[in-house]
Amino acid sequence: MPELPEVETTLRGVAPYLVGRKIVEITVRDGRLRWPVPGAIHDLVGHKIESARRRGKYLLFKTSAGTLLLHLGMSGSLRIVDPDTEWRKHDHVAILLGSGKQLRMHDPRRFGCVLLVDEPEKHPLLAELGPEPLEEGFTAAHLFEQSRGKTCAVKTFIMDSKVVVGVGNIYACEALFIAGIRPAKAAGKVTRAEYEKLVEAIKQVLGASIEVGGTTLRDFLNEKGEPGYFAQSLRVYGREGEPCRRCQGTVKRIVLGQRSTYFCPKCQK
DNA sequence: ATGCTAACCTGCGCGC
DNA sequence: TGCGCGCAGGTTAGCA
Repeated sequence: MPELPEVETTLRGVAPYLVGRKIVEITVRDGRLRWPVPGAIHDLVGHKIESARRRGKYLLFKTSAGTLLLHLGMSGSLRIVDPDTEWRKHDHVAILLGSGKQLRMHDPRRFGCVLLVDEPEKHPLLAELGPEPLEEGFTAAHLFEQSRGKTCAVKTFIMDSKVVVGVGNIYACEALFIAGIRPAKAAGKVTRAEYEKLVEAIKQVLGASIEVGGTTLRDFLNEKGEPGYFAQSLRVYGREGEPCRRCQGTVKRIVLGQRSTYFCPKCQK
C-alpha cells in the first residue's frame, strides 16, 4: 500500500485524533509483525501523545515515556474508529485514546512494524536514512555525488532509503518517465543535468499525489476509509502494453531489483 | 564497501 | 467452481 504520499496522507488523517490525547489502553491482537511487537509498548499507557510526525515511510508518535515507531510495510493501514467497531481480520494493534476513539493498525501481509524507541534519530532503522525528498536537502548535487561509481540501475538507486527516503516502486517509475531517463541506466552514468530533472520530477510527482490523497491501487484507504485519487494520474506504472501518454510508443515492463518496472522506450533514454 | 538474492506474509485475479 | 500460478505499494539480512 504505502509510499511516501500514502504515509503522509495517513499521518494527516490520524494526527488530529492523536496529538494531545492520552493513551488509555493498547491492545495487541497479533504481535507477529515484521518484528514482534514489544511488550514494553504497554508502558505508554497513561501517557499523552505529544506529537505525530513522519520520517521517510515511518510514523513517529512521541510520548514522555518513549516514541511509538510505526511502519506500514506493503499492506498496512491505520484507521480511527469507535471502540465497539467490529474487528476486521488483520487488525493487529489498537490504541484507545482519552477521547474515546481508537486507532487501529491493519496489515494483512505483516511486513509492517510497531516498535517502541527512546531516541528515534539514533535508532538503526532511522539513523542512516537519506534526505526527505520534499525538503531542501534533496538536491541534484546530492544524487550526483552519491551515485558516482555506482553500477546499479538508477531506479534501484533512487529507491534506496539511504540515498533518499520515500521513493517507492510506483513513484520511481513515474519520476523516471517524467525526467525522460531509462530506469535501467547505471546510476553512475546518469548526468548532472539528468539528476536535475529527476529531482524536480520526484518532487512534482510526490507533491501532486499527496494533494489528491495518494494512490489507491487495490486497498489503500485513508483513516476515514476513502481512497486516494492519484492512480488515475499514473503515466506508466501498471500500464504494460498500453500506449504511452506522450508519444506513439508502448509502455514496456521489465524487472529491476526484483521489482516490476514500467517505462516508455521512446521517451526514456 | 558494494551488490545481488532470498526472505518475511496474505490475498487476489487470471487461465485452465 | 476450483486450483495453481504469478503478482503485489517495502525492507532487511546474509552472502559473494
